Amino acid sequence: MARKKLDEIRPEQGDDAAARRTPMREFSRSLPMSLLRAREAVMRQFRPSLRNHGLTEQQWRILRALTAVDEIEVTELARVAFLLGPSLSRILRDLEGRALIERKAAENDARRAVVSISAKGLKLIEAVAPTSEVIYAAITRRYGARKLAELQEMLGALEASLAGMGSAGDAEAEADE
Amino acid sequence: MARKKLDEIRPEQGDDAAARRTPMREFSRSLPMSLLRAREAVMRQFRPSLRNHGLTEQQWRILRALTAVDEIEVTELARVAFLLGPSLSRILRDLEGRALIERKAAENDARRAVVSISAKGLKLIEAVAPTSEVIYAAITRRYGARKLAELQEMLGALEASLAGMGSAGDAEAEADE
DNA sequence: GGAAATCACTTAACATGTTAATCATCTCCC
DNA sequence: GGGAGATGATTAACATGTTAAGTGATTTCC
Repeated sequence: MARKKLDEIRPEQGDDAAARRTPMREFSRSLPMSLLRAREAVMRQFRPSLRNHGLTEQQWRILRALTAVDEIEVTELARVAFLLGPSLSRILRDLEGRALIERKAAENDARRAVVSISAKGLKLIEAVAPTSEVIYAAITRRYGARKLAELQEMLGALEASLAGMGSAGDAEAEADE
Repeated sequence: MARKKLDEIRPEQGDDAAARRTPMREFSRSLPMSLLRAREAVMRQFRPSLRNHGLTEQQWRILRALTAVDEIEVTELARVAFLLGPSLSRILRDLEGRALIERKAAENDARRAVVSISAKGLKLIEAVAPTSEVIYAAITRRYGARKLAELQEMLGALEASLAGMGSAGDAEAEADE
């Protein structure tokens, strides 16, 4: 049930004019590309503001996540901020160096680290948040609040649909299920 | 017209139990996070197969784009594969080293470079494509073809909505319009 | 027709994504 | 209570994202 054949992917090879007229139509419509472009269109709105405050997108995600809790373990923070462990480790080192967060060992388990936002970090968040809210409101107004809610629901459903789909690379996998 | 106040973002600070019970609900529902998670859920399906063939996601995007045209200039390739110039430069260097693509100077303009996929590159594509199509088909089946088309249309509309929204960082911008 | 501005591409520098390996703890179980 | 295995976090190594600077080649325009 292949969606299309390679012959369709590369039509009219050798015909320069025709190939130049329709560059990558099917490819541009793939789901990963659609998601990538949509996200980039959104983030392009936020990045300049964050940059003005010396924050990257991921650093902002972490600080933003920390404002919602009193303290949180690193693994749990990675989950809610949707970052991989190694990325989070590096960013936490940087944020700790800038005194935007604080870190301490967990009480009952020396392996676990507990992170919290500092007063300085909270102050920074409070400086950035108003602009972010204005941008978010502008996006909502342009796209439509109802449509935005519907989109987010469909995105969530997509995530849920794929939740139990175990990769199945090429010849490996399904060896332990 | 701020969507919410900081007080709402960080409710019940100091109440560990409550904070732990609802970790970052609002934050997880932000549009950028929804798009990021959805895309990751999709790509997680494809990455193992690509990896088995020694390709990263971006390398695959480039080769995939090249199969649709006879040859293409670097800037146009960056546009269709949705990569920034510097990333593309590095990847092309690597792909050329692996003899998966070929590069030559444009006829009328020595600044421009023209790229095309090699026979070896085409062979690789033909080896990967079947698995990718199977995965894509599985995603379509799980999520629903109609729903998938609707989602892509909404993503395109979001992109279009934000097309003419000129950043407006904090205090700069709108200086040259 | 030549200096200045522009353009296409590349390099540089730093931050993150991604997988594998390492390190220190902790748990389990004998 | 001690060793094998599991777990939480970090480090390593490589690839890409992101912005700025650099390098030739080309166009503009006086």
